[in-house]
Amino acid sequence: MNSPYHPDKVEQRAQSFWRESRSFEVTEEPDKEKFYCLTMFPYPSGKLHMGHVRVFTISDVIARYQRMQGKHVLQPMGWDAFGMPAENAAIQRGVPPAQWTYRNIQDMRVQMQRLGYAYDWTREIATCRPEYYRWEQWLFTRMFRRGLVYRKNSVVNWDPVDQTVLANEQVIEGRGWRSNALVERREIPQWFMKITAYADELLDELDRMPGWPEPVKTMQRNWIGRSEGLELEFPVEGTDESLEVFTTRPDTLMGVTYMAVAAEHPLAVRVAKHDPAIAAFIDECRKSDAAEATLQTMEKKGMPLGIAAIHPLSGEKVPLWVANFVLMSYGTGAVMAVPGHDERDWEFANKHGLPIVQVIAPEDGTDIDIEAGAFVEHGILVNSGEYDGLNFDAACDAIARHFEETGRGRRTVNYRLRDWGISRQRYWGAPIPIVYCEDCDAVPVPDDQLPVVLPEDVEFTGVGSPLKDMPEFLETPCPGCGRPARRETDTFDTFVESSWYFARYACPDSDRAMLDSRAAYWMPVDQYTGGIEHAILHLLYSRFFQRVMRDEGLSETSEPFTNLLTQGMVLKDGAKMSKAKGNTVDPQELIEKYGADTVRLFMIFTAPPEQALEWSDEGVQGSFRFLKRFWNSVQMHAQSGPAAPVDHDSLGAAQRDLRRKTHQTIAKISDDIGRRYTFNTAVAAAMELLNSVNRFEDRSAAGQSVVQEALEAIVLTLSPIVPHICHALWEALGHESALIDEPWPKTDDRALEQELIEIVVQVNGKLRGRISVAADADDAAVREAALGDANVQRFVDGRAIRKTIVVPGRLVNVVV
RNA sequence: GCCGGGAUGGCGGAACUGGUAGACGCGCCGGACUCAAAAUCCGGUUCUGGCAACAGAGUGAGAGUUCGAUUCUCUCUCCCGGCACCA
Repeated sequence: MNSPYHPDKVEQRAQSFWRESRSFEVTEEPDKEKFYCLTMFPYPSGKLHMGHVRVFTISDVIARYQRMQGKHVLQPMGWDAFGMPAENAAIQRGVPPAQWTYRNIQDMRVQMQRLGYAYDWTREIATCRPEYYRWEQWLFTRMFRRGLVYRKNSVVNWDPVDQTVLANEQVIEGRGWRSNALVERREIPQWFMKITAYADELLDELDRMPGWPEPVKTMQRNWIGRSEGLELEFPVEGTDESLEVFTTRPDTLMGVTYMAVAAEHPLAVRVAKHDPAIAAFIDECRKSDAAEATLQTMEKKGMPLGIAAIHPLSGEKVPLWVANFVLMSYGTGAVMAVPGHDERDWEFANKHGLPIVQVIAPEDGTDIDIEAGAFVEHGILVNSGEYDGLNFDAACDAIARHFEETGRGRRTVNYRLRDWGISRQRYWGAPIPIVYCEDCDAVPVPDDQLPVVLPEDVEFTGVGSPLKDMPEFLETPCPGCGRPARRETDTFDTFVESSWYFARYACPDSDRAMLDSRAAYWMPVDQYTGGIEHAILHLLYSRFFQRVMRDEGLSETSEPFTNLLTQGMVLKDGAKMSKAKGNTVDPQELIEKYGADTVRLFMIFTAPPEQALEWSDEGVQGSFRFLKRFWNSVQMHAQSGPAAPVDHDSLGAAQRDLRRKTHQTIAKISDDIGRRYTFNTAVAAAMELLNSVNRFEDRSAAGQSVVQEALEAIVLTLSPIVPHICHALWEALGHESALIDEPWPKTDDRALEQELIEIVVQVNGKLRGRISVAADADDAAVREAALGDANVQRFVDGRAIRKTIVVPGRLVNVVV
């Protein structure tokens, strides 16, 4: 009697089995080869979305595959639980952020469990719990001692109406999202972590990370942006001050015709005091948000400051401008402008009638018209006095030597990478463990007073941090001198929590240390999977934190993630699925209708993991149909009772063909999952094999044996992707032991042997025929067979054969 | 603006190392089953011409390298991601 496919029953049974046998709970076993498989943990937004389902499924496939390879697999799950959405929910619905967050975690955990992921739930982490953030507060105080954190002024988006700091996301076309007021840039004191101290190491190590995708490494290299150049001083006319600038093109120095400083630069601020026009311009420059994309796409504006710098080589006066495209936070807040050889400088000079001078000529001696556009390539120096005739390297060297000798400049290395500002003027985050004392200044909270616990029972209005109105939080004796002092009310950037959680999964219950010896067993993460949108920030911060933990003696690992898989977005109608865009599809409905396996299969089959996946409702039904067909085929086969093991030597031709297909499929799926990470083609191969089985009508005992072998291969190889149905079908195929502990199937070389192969014949690169030849035929025999083909002869037709290319086992190309 | 990625039938995708373009699936068309429909099963399906055999065209656009290019090089267009306070 065939039972129809009921996914909910099948899935509940499999999940109860895994739960009762604690299949996915692991402890350290030093004699076993470990495999740490990790997914970027989710923000508990309320419900799972398709992006979650995709990344979790991809990771689960890898975890289950590695388990079948005999590895001791850890796959944990947790919650990146601090962040803005909880505050927004609090404002909109009056629920305290903590309550909202914990409820979301509960809901999402239930949804995840319904999807059957192989997680060790005993290691679950939520970053908003004091037991967790206690240790990042602790690490922060260590970094404070080592000089790796410091305080300085830096720019935020200021909403002048709501009197609050806005995230870049909360600025819509230059206006506050709620007040609609024009956003201003404002400088406030904030805490920074010295990621630049690790810039060289973070950069150099990228060359030794073969398990990371090349594009991600390139993006990180460019983000760090190491550049060698010259730092030099331009004296300011009529003062004893000088303006420091950095350039990667010292060879163009004689082409400097003006200089520009940022609106926040002290020199500009000073001029503004007695020049209302400049003051107005600076005010104007501040009316913008702080995002780099905004600043770089803004119309380039500037005003002359009416003072000049002295060119350090020529002694000539160079006018000083204040400009909106120079950033105070990057470099020295001042730049030298060479309009002849820099496109941005050229456009600005052209617009404001500033002189454009050619000082570099093309090496091949061609003439260029510097008035028509900047010449930005390297070349030979001209109009540069004693440096004329030198090439790029020689000129840079000679000019650098001149500055080093005069002491007015030095060769230096500059980074695009800036230190990490970790202060947030928000409530729902981990408190920065600092106490401000009038006498002792900023004092880190001592170990025995950690954690600084964030009060969870608050009324959150959205106007400022509620911590500022809580004397019981604010007021505390100074840890240094004991006199009354006040706590820092800013909280950590939520990227801080996500920069070390991967190590904490190894020892989530450790209350004596941030990490213990268990971390040494599990770290580094063998396979990390997450969105490509995290290619720079999260991954770079994590690499930085891992090194800080290493240097603190907590770990011997430098690189946290050995292999990285960046999965593409889930798109609908060409746009990323997101709540903000309102184009989400709820996974829950689909799971209820078709089951977890169908949703998992669809996610895996529809696109390769790294590519964007375009959502389609119809595709889900196709996945469901396949599972039904799979189910029915196994049930039908199992009806006729147990099949004997295959006896290869006694098989007929058709039986051998199916058996060959089985073993080709095992080989292909092993390669697709284990090496190529193209899980979609693995599914396609399994579908092909099932199609072959369904067309195979041989009911003899030997036929049944071959079918049994084929169906077992499909069950085993698809089990990482659709584990529930495979759990049930393995039983149906007559096995008493559970599928979850089965090893990955092996190919039988004898089954793969083939006597005749098909060769494609081309004439002048165009397909003209197919021939069947012996698998071991030599080139001459293949060539002869190719020329004997009737259609090939028609196209050769007596013309002279210029050459014949034979690609063994593939094709013959006859060139006439 | 800068950095990274992408573009292949009506649709999602496949073609792994330069060697049969379109595997597998969706959709559509035709057929079987059915009183009928759904479900299921079988067959067809890049476009153009042809009853067919077959021929011509074809992988965002344009050029180049090669016996041979979806694959390599150059130029361009459009789309996606990131740009340091969304996570």
